[in-house]
Amino acid sequence: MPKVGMEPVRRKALVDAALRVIGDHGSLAVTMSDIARQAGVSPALAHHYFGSKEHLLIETIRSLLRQLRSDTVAALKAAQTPRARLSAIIRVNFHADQFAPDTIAAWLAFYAEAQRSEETRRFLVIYARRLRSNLLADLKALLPTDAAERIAEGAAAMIDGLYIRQSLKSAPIGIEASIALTEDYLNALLATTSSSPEGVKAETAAPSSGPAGHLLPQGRRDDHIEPSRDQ
Amino acid sequence: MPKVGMEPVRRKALVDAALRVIGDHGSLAVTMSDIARQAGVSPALAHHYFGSKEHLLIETIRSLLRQLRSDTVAALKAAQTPRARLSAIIRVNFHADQFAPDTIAAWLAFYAEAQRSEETRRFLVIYARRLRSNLLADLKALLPTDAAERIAEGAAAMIDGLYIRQSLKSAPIGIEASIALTEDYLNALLATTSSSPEGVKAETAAPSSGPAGHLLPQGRRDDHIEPSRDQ
DNA sequence: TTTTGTTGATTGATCAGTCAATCAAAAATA
DNA sequence: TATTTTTGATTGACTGATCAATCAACAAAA
Repeated sequence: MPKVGMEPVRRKALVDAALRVIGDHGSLAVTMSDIARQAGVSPALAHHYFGSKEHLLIETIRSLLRQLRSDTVAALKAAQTPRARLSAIIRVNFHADQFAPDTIAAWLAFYAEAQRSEETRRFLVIYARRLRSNLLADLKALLPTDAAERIAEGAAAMIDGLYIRQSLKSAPIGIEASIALTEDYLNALLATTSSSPEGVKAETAAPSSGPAGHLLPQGRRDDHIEPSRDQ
Repeated sequence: MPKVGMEPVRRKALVDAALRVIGDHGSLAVTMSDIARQAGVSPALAHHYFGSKEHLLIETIRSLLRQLRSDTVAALKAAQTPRARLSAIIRVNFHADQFAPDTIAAWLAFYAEAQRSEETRRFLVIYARRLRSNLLADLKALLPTDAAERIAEGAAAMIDGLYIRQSLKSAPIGIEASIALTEDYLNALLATTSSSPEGVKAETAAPSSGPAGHLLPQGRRDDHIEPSRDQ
């Protein structure tokens, strides 16, 4: 069996195994032995190729992000109008692969890990920015910038929230319902916002401090997905 | 120093210490020694009172939930109209205590833990249901049931999403901005939904499968907060 | 003297990471 | 072509550290 050129094969097998084991176990507290066993190799080999458990985990989250990114690129290519692109972005994030229990569990585990690992956090920040930025780009074609920023933030939050709620399997919101909820949000805010450009009038009971635009961060480095940027 | 009646004091000190250490460390992978040290006692004492690490952790999440619940009860008591109650619910969830970095980190850690621990999951499901149910009760006073259900689900998701995004400290959305975003969502959907009771018309590019109402779970046990129910 | 609170010391298990050794393919040499 | 050498792939066995959990013992109140 020992042939030359095994390295890329093993690396991929180990990363895939890690994702699987993490998703299955629902936590990053899995052993190198578990991962190696799942990949059908010895624990020592995993260390040989990745140096440490942390490195293997980092590679695993990179692969998760890479997958999401390439799905997004593909989906955006197919859509023509800004509105259609918004729908495409939403749909990709709830695509079956992303919504698989294992994948959700893995994302969640990485979110938790981000509290400790600076590097993990960096990757998730890239994801969060990218999602917001992609939404923003198309919203700007439909709305004034400040409204677009607000709605991009809201839609991104709703997507993440539906995702995390799904992880509990408490509110069995399915893929289609999640998509529909997010679409409804967009539709409603596009409607009310374009009809009264000042933002939604807050005849609210609570002091809503008006449109939230001015509270949002500005001039943040744009991480828009028009191809070619880090993996 | 050894006096009688220490038990409740020590229990509270240990639970508080656990929350603190978990939030600080950003993970449940903290040692009993860490917790005990933070509480100023020996690790053996923590075992003495809680039997196991798992029990201590369960008590910790219970305390988190109890706190949120009592805040909610208080906030609801003050609000009069349904619309004001909705704002109160939103505000409580983004109350300063909840939004403290430590607390956010702790919640996130428990979400991850819920993938493995059935008991932890149960508690978080209670939280998720309660949030949705509280929103729903007041929305029903303003909208048809199916629309109310949809919007309750959406608002709950947005709250959770803003929360998790906050955990990354990437999109520095503050408390006020988070509240404003959620209020905007409610305002927009209340506006569009009451004007066209069929739900938001989906002249969407993507097949939004119409209003999501029928996809949402029905007849789920209501966990409404009108006082007296489990802790 | 019984009860309650408290701890130091210890145990047993689990793991990440290391290392020396093995094996087989490929490359170099005769 | 036959051989030796080098190199990459792979593992079993081991180490050192960490930790949850236990227990026997002691101290102060009742």
